[in-house]
Formats: sequence, C-alpha cells, structure tokens
Amino acid sequence: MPPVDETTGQLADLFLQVGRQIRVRSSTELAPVGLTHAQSRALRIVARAEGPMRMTDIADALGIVPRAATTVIDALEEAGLVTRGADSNDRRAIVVSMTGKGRRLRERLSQARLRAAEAVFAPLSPADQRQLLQLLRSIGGECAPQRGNT
Amino acid sequence: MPPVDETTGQLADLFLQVGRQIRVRSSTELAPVGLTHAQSRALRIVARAEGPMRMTDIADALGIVPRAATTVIDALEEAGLVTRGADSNDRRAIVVSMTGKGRRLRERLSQARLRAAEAVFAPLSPADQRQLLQLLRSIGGECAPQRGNT
DNA sequence: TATTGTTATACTCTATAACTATA
DNA sequence: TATAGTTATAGAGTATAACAATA
Repeated sequence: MPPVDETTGQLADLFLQVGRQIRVRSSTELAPVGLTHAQSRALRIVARAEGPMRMTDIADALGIVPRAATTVIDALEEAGLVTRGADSNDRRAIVVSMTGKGRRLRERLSQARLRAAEAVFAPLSPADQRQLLQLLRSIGGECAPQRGNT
Repeated sequence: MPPVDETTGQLADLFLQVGRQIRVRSSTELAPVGLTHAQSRALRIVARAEGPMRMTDIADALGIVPRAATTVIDALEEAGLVTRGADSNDRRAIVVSMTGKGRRLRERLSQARLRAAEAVFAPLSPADQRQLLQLLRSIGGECAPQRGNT
C-alpha cells in the first residue's frame, strides 16, 4: 500500500486538539457564570425552544444519550435555571422549562460563549470561520449515539 | 448590541459534536487493537520520532500536560508497545522507545485510525477535507496547556 | 411489548497540587 | 532555584445496563 493521503487521518487528531482548546477556554469564560460548556449548551437549547421541552428532545438536540441529558439538566435545575414539570399529554414524559433566573442569564451566557469561541477561532478570518462552519455542518448532524438503532 | 454574527459561537458547539463522533468511531475501530484514541495518538508520535523520546517532548507533541502524558504512556507500556528507559544525558529525564510489538502494531493501527476518520468525514469531498485540514491547522497548534507561561 | 426517564456504575481525557530526584 | 517525571486526586463529558412507570 503506498502512503495513502494522510488528510483524513490527520483531521481526527486536530479535532481532538482544537476540541480541548474549546473546553479550556469555555471553562475559563463560563466559570463566573457557574456553568460548564455542556451545561450552557443545554440551557441554550431549552431557551431557544418555544415552550417546555421533553428530555428526549433535549438529548437528541444535544446529540447525547438520555442518561447524559439527565445529568446536564440536573445541574441546571440545581442552579435554578430550569424546572422539570409533568407533560400533560404523556405521563411518562418530563418537560423542562426555563425559569426567570435562567432567562436572565442568557445574555451573560452568550457573551461568555462568544468570548471563548473568539479566543479559539481568532486565527481565522471571518470568511474562514464561515467556511469552517459550513464544512462542520455537513458532518455535525450525523451519528447521534444509539437511539433505537442496533 | 445588534444580534452579532453567530458564526463564531456556533463553531464551538459543532466542534464538541464532531469531536464526540470521532471519539465514538475511534473507540469502535480501535477496540480490537486494545487502544483508545489518545493512546494511539501517543504511539504514533513516539513511532514517528527518530529515536527514543523524552516524556516532556511527548507531552508537548500531544498538547497535554506532563501528568496526562504519564497516564497515556503507562497504558502503552503495560500493553508492551513502548518501554521507558534512562536518558544518558540527563538523569532526571526518561526516554520512551518503541518495542518490536509496538512497531508491528503500527500498520493495523493506522488502518483503524483511517477507517474511523473516514466514517466521520465521509460527508466531505477530499477537496473539502483538505480545506478543513488547512483551516484547523491555523488554530490547532496554539494554546498548549500551561508549560511555563502564565 | 415499546418508550420515557431514572438510579447505579464506569470509562476517557485531562487538569492541579504536592513530592522526589536531579540539574 | 528550576526542571523532569511521578503519586494522588478530581472533574467534565458521556456511555451501558437494569428498572419503574406508562403507553
């Protein structure tokens, strides 16, 4: 086998590297708010929903397993940013809603998020960033963890 | 503040998402080899070096803190893929070398690595992948964790 | 029988802090 | 005093498995 084009292989390594940077920067910026990156992501998802959101949908939106979503929402609920309530249509389900405190945090949160992302992606021009975003979108949605498949 | 361009902010989220995919796929492909993604990365780094490699240099190359490198190398050593030895120049230092077993594993490893990366990045054309790689390179090298700086 | 969310548990990756032995 | 690597500990993020309540 001739030395295959290494592009694909290298991508994975660089992703881990950049991903670590994001986590580091985010935790720095989010520390004053008291949230982790994953938690802030979840809060945004609930905030963007029009009404209360079911756990399953939150997990799907985050691309994680329901069990993992439980952990994240637990943290947000303990911080008083969301509340769990019953779903009137399906008594198995639980719906998550923003509290006033959660809503009031949104502005600070999105600023912190922006500062963290800017710190990491500053080396790229705005045009490059848009391009990168587009490339990532092509692959970002795929491969949610097991939800009903094998 | 008008609704700022969301590009930068979205990038961070997508990175986490894709990063998770990489970990999932890699662990699937690497399981038969018995290594995790981080471990296989470290093995590649040692393998690519011309001679034995010092722990500090390994940590730097991986972009992680020395303590984290210790953990990774421990796993590789337990698996018999590398060995630790003394550095003749500096008796504080420790050098890591490939074993025969480690060298023999390289081929299988790079194939597994390639399969994992291909699974994730398949939605992108080769040209897009090269472009993505170039964008990532601009940011990948920065911000190694604390090594002598602030 | 399938789905919703949970309790219980574990694993990967990485960090900080304190220590040992050199330099 | 500074550096190389370690032991000890912790935390973020996520997974699998087994179970309860409901559909």
